[in-house]
Amino acid sequence: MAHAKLADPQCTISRSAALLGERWTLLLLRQVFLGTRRFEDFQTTMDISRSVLTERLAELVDEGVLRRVAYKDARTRYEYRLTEKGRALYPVMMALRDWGSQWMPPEDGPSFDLHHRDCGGDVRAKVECTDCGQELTARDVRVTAPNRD
Amino acid sequence: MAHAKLADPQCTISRSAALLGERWTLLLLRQVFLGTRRFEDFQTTMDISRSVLTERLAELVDEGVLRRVAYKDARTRYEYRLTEKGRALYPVMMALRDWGSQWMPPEDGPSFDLHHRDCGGDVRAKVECTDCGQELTARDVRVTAPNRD
DNA sequence: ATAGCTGAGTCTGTTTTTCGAACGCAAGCG
DNA sequence: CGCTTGCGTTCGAAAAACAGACTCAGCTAT
Repeated sequence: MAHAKLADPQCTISRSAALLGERWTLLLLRQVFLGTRRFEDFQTTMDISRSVLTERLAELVDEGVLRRVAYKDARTRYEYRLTEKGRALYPVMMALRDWGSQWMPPEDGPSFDLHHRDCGGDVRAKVECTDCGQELTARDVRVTAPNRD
Repeated sequence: MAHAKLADPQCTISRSAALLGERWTLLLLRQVFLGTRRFEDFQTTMDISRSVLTERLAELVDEGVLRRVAYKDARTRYEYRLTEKGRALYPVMMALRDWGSQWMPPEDGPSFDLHHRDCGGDVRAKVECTDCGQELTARDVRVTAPNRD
């Protein structure tokens, strides 16, 4: 990676943020979660330069977030799909979406809706306590030195 | 903003991702959530160049994520604090942390722990259905054209 | 009173990234 | 055989990030 110093190698948020906080990466992931898989489609829908797209896709494959899978359309080509690690980013994307729709809503309403397949309900990201189940804000949480057992 | 094309102005994820996906912005926010508030402290703990730090802070103030508050230490200076909009990013940060600690764990363990102040339990970000309360993954969710009522 | 310190920036010249647009290439198609 | 398609690579130009010196105003120790 170019800017080695970007991430405090000890901090989890920092390391993730350094990967996802590169220009285009979050946008790229949004597209993947919406179903885009092919180079050409990323390039045209996001209007990203081809060289940077190549680079970002390679980084994400490298990090194990995407994998390059062969498909056949006339001849064999490759497309990009989420790995399990990639799919695990779903809460991040949903949290981002919730925040955006509440705090920076687009003038003409959202460009798509999300619903629970089974019951049709709305989808929401939240932070909760695994013990008592209460929903938490930053103020309910204490930061401590790590407990090294 | 320099690269106007970065964000599809209709898509909520896209708009949020364009703001948070700028280099340093996520890292900066991590610091803020950990309690950093002053220019000098951001600069030394993150090792970011002063000019870019100035720019990013201004952007975040501009977007209403941070606010610039006077404080007195010998003479009047300013520090940066989260607004309500900024605090609302907590689920994003927690989702990021959860993902990072599961999928890109630092070799020597996390650099801090988080616990629910009241009961001491662990903190976790999740996606759920507001109707039935079920925890959801990408596969449980359907993307549809927006319902314009 | 004066020289030095501090915190929050600004300025400048250099290095990295990103950009747009053209080019490469290998199959399949008409 | 030349055209199209999909996935890249290459290249010079433009934008962003970089390190580090400089500014500025008021406080503080001499």
